[in-house]
Amino acid sequence: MRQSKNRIVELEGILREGGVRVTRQRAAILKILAEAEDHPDASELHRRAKEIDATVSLSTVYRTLSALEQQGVVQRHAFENATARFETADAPHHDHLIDIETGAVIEFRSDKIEQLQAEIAAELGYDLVRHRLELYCRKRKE
Amino acid sequence: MRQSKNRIVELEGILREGGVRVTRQRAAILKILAEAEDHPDASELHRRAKEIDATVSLSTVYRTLSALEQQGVVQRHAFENATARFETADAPHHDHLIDIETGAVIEFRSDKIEQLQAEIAAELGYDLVRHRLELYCRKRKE
DNA sequence: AATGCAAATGAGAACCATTTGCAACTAGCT
DNA sequence: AGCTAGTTGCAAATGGTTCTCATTTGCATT
Ligand SMILES: [Mn+2]
Ligand SMILES: [Mn+2]
Ligand SMILES: [Zn+2]
Ligand SMILES: [Zn+2]
Repeated sequence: MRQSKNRIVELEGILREGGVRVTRQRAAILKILAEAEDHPDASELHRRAKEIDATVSLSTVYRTLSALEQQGVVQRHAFENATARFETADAPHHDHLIDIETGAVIEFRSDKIEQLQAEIAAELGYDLVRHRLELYCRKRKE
Repeated sequence: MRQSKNRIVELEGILREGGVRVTRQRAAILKILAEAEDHPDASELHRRAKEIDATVSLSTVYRTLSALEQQGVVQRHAFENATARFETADAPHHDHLIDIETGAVIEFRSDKIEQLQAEIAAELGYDLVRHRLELYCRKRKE
């Protein structure tokens, strides 16, 4: 996928601009993140990154994820009693539906809900900075 | 407050029916929970419960909270990077706005949002079982 | 190409909220 | 009062994540 390759180069640029060095390990982690279509946790990212560069340690995965999160390149999710999961922050904002039977994570977006949230915050005298919306569901029967 | 007293007796009844013994320690924790107007965490509940019964241990606070949660009497919240917070589940459903500067927790309810969530789940082929909606906000300036 | 140095790394220890094992206790029933 | 399964306090374990530190490495500069 040359799309993904460009994206990786772009991400590396963002890091360099932020004064963050692009090491072998970070390159591996970035590639894995850019290619991921799911919401892997740290140890799954570690497992995948090791296939590219066997020296990547779990510590570095965590450290890199934190760095990327601060750069705004990666987003961290803490779903109900589960380890933290990550995804690149390039897609437009969306929220998540979690299948409580399979653990599958489905993305969705509702402009109406987004707007309502801002309105509610405003009514209470607040500015909405960020929010967390997760739907825990069961697949409809029949 | 005799209201609160009745509520406590009621809660104890629910427990007994569920085959859960109402011990000295649990009575203390229940009373604290029933009186709480905020969203305390386990160690804060422990601190308060000890004023009623100094023998209450933190383990028992945790064990009791888990039991109460399973009985549906207590609700657990895991707000952004913070310890778990608890509240009795007697009030009608509501969601929370968290002041990211002070940590204050404000309750709100929007029937529109509640309905939209169910609709979104349905569109995706799911039944909404429960959800989590948290607004992280900053007090409006001026 | 060699140098210098701050940033980054791997390994393992530390952290810390929460859970658990166990021996001593006790609520609730006869 | 006595029985017994549920409950307790304590201490130790757990497990995801962060931190420490000696060593390595990226990269700007000669
Ligand atoms: Mn997503
Ligand atoms: Mn509440
Ligand atoms: Zn959203
Ligand atoms: Zn709600």
